[in-house]
Amino acid sequence: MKIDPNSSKDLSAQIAQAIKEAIIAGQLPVDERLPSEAELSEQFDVSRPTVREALKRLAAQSLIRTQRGATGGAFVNRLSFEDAYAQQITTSTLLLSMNAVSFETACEARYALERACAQLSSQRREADHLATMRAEIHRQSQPGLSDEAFCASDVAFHRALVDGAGNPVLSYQLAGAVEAMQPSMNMITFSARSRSEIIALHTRIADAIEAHAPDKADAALAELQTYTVKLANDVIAARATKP
Amino acid sequence: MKIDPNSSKDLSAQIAQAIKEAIIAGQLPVDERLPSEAELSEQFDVSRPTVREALKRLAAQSLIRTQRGATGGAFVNRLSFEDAYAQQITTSTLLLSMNAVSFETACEARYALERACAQLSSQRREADHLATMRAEIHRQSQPGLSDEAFCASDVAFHRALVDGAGNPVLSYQLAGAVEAMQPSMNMITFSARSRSEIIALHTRIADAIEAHAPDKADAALAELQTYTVKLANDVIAARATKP
DNA sequence: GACTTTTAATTGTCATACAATTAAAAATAA
DNA sequence: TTATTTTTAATTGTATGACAATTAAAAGTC
Repeated sequence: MKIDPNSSKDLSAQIAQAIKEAIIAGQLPVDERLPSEAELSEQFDVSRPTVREALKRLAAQSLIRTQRGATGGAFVNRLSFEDAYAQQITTSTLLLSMNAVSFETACEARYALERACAQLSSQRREADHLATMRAEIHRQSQPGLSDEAFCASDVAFHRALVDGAGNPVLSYQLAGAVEAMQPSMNMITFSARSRSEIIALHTRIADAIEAHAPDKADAALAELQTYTVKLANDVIAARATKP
Repeated sequence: MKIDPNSSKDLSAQIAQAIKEAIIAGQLPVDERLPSEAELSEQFDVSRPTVREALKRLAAQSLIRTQRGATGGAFVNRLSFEDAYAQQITTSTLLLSMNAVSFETACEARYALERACAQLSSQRREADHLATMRAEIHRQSQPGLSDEAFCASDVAFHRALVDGAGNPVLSYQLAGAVEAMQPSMNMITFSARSRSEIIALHTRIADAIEAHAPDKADAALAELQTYTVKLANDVIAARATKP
């Protein structure tokens, strides 16, 4: 691992890049301890603060974890699905909010992915996924529920649907798409009328999944997508006329 | 924005978190300049190196960019789709390699997403996506092509298919799934026999997209998935018997 | 042998200094 | 005046050295 002191990039960025590549290439296996900060500064011929900046860059990406104390140090971190979810969610959230992605586009992506999952989910879903979906539907029909809680329950419902596919890679991919839309969804006020409509569709989806009927699940999801976009457009239209 | 000096977490992690939340909440708009490092260290009552470690954490996530000089500083970065791709790819790659995700699981996720895209792509595809797909098919049938180049062309083909859906959010999501599988795909040796089989399927896909026939595209993709998994299993079986 | 204390290694934080970069301001020349 | 050059000031990048906090192992003690 070498760095170029005359490069235009920061030394800490170069060092982080070098270590990152070593991790990706598998040269540094999971739980391997990196040399101490003092040793790294000697190896790369830079100061300790520079090394530390590099390590913090890696820590920010969950590539390493650090521990203090005698046997401490920086260790290659096993990237967990949980860590990956979190990163995926912030990245997707910022992507949507900073790039003027329309609600419709985000919604289309989300439901395209979700319909792909529903196929698998109707084959494989297990009792607990179905139970979660039913429980969330029940929660959604409680009268006093706030809009935020309704949205959160909505996310949980769709999460169970996706997890039912039994493919962690799909779950991870979709977590971003679903949760990144939360801010937009929270802007929608869900009237009693719209809630009952959504609950009806959720019930149809759960029924279809339970009956191992992918086509019915697909149709219900398509309707839900159309309905969600319509609700959002109504909100946008209402704001435009009376700001 | 406040931090807790008695928290178990590093000061730099807390500061990074606080700024990150402000960015996500939209309190710090794109291209806004953060206070200088000296000012931040006063505000948070920490030293400059600590502030710098926090800023490097944010830079590693493409949340800010820094500039030297008189009018320099740290600026809130507009997270581009390109930056997001890159993050998505490394995260997905590490997720697969570090968590013993089977080739089959990864492949299933990839094709589930890709088939979802193909639906949209067959409705919307424009001339240039189709042209790219045809060009890559042509490249793949060149005799002297190395396995790496064949794989790269394969990625380009699927990329065009996905981009044909005209939904940047989908393209971003899938970039990870497709490119993260590159390392696994590169382990497969593509015989002349398997290449021609793949090329035939690619041609069927391109034809279906051109003819606006989502069902045919879906069927061809399903076959391609089955065939890819079979190829991979053959490689694994061959390694097991003769290591 | 079990418990306590000491020690050494390591990361976390701080203070300070200087180098490198850059845009604006000031000075100079045409 | 205008164009060019020089100076200046602000800012990030890097280095050095020091000390605090943490932790496991080693040494000591009962």
